[in-house]
Amino acid sequence: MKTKQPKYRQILNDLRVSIQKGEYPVGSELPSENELCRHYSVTRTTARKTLEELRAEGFIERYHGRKSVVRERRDSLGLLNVKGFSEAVGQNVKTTVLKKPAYAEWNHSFPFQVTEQEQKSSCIYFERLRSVRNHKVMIERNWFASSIVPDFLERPFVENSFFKTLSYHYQIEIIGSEQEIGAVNADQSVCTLLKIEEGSPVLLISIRFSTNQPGFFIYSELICNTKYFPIGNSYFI
Amino acid sequence: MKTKQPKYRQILNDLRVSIQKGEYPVGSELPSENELCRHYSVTRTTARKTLEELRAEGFIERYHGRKSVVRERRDSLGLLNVKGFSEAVGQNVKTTVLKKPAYAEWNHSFPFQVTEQEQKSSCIYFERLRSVRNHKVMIERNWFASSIVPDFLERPFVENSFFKTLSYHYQIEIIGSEQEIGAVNADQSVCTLLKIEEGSPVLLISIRFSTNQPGFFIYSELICNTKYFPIGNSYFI
DNA sequence: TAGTGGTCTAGACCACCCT
DNA sequence: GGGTGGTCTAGACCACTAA
Repeated sequence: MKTKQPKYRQILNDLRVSIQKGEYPVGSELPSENELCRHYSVTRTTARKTLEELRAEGFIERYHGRKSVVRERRDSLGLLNVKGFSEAVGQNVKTTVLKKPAYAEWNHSFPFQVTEQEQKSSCIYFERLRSVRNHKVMIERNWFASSIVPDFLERPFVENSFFKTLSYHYQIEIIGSEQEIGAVNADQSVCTLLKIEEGSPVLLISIRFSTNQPGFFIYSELICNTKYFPIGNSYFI
Repeated sequence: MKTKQPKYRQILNDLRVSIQKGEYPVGSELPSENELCRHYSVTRTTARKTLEELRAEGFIERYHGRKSVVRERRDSLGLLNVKGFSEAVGQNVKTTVLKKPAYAEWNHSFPFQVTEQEQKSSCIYFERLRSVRNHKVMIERNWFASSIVPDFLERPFVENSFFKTLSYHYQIEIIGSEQEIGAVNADQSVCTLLKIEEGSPVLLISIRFSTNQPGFFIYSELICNTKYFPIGNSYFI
């Protein structure tokens, strides 16, 4: 449990925390590569690696000839994010945990291939239900490797948010996503949960979130009752 | 027009082409960092940068202590991809160009903020209609900075695919995406195009695709008649 | 144990941005 | 012109993987 952290990780955490605390507000400039070199007594390679990481994680933009600039980081990634979702429909989102995080099998019918490293690790699964004004709108299923999140099962979520928990306790940041979407007929268990008629069409969205941990992803499946999407009309615009 | 390419870009293009040609099939190993050093007469820093890029673009997986392995690259990114989309509904997709690529204003009602570099560049816009078995299913709108794609307006699409054109002519690869989704009432022009009743609810998906060009994105808006999604039932599974 | 990738040092030259 | 980031060299040590 005493794995030595690389220097660039230390600096990365420092800067990330500073940004999240608001010490570097959106639009402001981060220290230059050379300033970081002097401050942390490292070479430019290391300082640079740090800033490249921060960019990959979406915290800053980088421009040739200018310092790095803190950027507005979109909290809504894919559909998953509670915050973006609740803003859309007016803070009336309720989240119910259907299955608490627990060890499970990897889902092999998933349209993404689990990496070798993940295959070696055991898998954690949890399932939630999102409701809007008493309408059951979405079932959310999540799979991920337990090896990147030690003691995950013992820890409560940070502000009820999965992604915030990953960021806060494990410095895991989402840096991108791929997804496939399609319509399927809901099976019986889904119909019961969403309180819809058997055979109703539901939207099935499979997402693979890339993280700043190479080779590790968050796999999510969203099963949405599209009938209720029109409720929140004009999500944006 | 004779901007000198960095060495790592040259090597990157070589490897990417080799992978796409099938010289390194999925699951096979790429040359190690040191082998690339010797072959191209560069230092490890440069060879490494190349392989890191290839990973970021989704072509390979990297493991400590082992060579890089070519990975199955998902062609369907978000909803946009014709190939993924047409596979889903049985090769019956027809694509009609509604508005050919042309200079336009940046769309400021878009939920993503255009970067400074993009703001400086002029914007190219085009619009297409996707039909499945004579059902008008989706309007696709695209915005991107003209400065990253010189002569784009003079060039025909590669295999009718926007992304293939970007990859082939400009070495631009999609490395991730963010999107927001919501339901809105279709306005009159949309209703006419999709041949639906005025006021019908449609799905509005806004996507920002990240590319391997830092600071440059592809912005897309999809307006989908969700009534026709159930057609292709069991997209996967 | 040999080879691999992960991290890091200490330099260098250049193109770009701002004033 | 002075500072910034983009690229690159030529080394080094370590941790991990596979035989």
